[in-house]
Amino acid sequence: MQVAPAMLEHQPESLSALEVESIELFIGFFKLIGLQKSVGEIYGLLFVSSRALAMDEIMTRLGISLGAASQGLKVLRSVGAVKSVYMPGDRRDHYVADLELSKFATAFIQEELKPRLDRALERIGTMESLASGMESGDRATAEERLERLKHWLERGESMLPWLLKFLVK
Amino acid sequence: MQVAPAMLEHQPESLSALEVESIELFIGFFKLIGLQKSVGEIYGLLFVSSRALAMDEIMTRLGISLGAASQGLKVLRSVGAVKSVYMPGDRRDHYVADLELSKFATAFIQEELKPRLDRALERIGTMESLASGMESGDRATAEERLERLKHWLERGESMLPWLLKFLVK
DNA sequence: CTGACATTTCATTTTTTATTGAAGCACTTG
DNA sequence: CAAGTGCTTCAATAAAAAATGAAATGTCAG
Repeated sequence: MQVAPAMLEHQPESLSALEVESIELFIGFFKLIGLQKSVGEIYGLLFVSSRALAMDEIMTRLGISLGAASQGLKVLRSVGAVKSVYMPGDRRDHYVADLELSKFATAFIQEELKPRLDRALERIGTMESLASGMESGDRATAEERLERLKHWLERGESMLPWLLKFLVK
Repeated sequence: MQVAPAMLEHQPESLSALEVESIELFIGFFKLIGLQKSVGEIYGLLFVSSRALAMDEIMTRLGISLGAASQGLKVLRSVGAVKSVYMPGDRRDHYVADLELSKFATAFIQEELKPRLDRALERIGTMESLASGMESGDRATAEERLERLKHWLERGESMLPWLLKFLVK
């Protein structure tokens, strides 16, 4: 009895228990900072790999598509989570995980959190103008609340540099 | 020429510019901590409202469904972002925004971040066992990386109490 | 107890987001 | 320079998440 070829096509080697754990760990971790499943999968696989892997190996081991692998690696490169290493005699790029975990957190804070806080503070400016044209009862309520929100956001913003320093150190 | 009744059915009153800004602000903010759009909408509306609103008012003003309003308020109550106030002579519950903004951050840290870190540290334990049964080259690589990851996660975990204190104060 | 109203729940539908894979580009090599 | 290989892009598709609204449940007033 033969195994149907289709069953082997995309997963000729299955993943080890260690790899599965690593992948699941990073899927969860990355989802938290807004990165998709396939990105976590790729990093998880590379994290426990003792050698650099080419894109097509990543694709085949994980059973994901060419596009997902390419885009996932693009994202990982862009946040510095992965780097490519030169392999003599092989035209393919080979990737290794960058172990500086703090990079993800840093990228998240600088590219997600900070811009959002800035945008929110901008909006509060707009809202303060809008509130100033309201009738006195509603105006007082709005102004008090906006003031509060502003203080809190500014406090959050002031914490970011400290947080970054803590994470990077 | 008549305006089709269907067009008015769900938005008899439109939102003020202030309300729109507030709603957009909180949609963005809440999405960051994993809460859906309708939850942000409701909180945004309540945040700039000078009086308590009943669920059907929220529904109508925002043009969202009964189910979304009910579930959104449930989420907001569960994180303490909203509380209901008693309105004499009205059977409906009326809601006001809780202005203690730190509550959301606290809920997020304690209900999302902390459990995830704990789960990740558990997984590392599993992975360490798995690695110990590998051949020496791969084992050394895996063990070094796991150690690193563990340190980083423990460091993150150790920061949480400080972060909570900072946010709540 | 009954009817009316308020709210919750949840199967269905809609919307949003992620994935796929084929087309095309860029490089390399013979 | 032609054929092959590796990679990227993106329109189409699939999967996941959120919203809808009707039915079930709960609650109150008379």
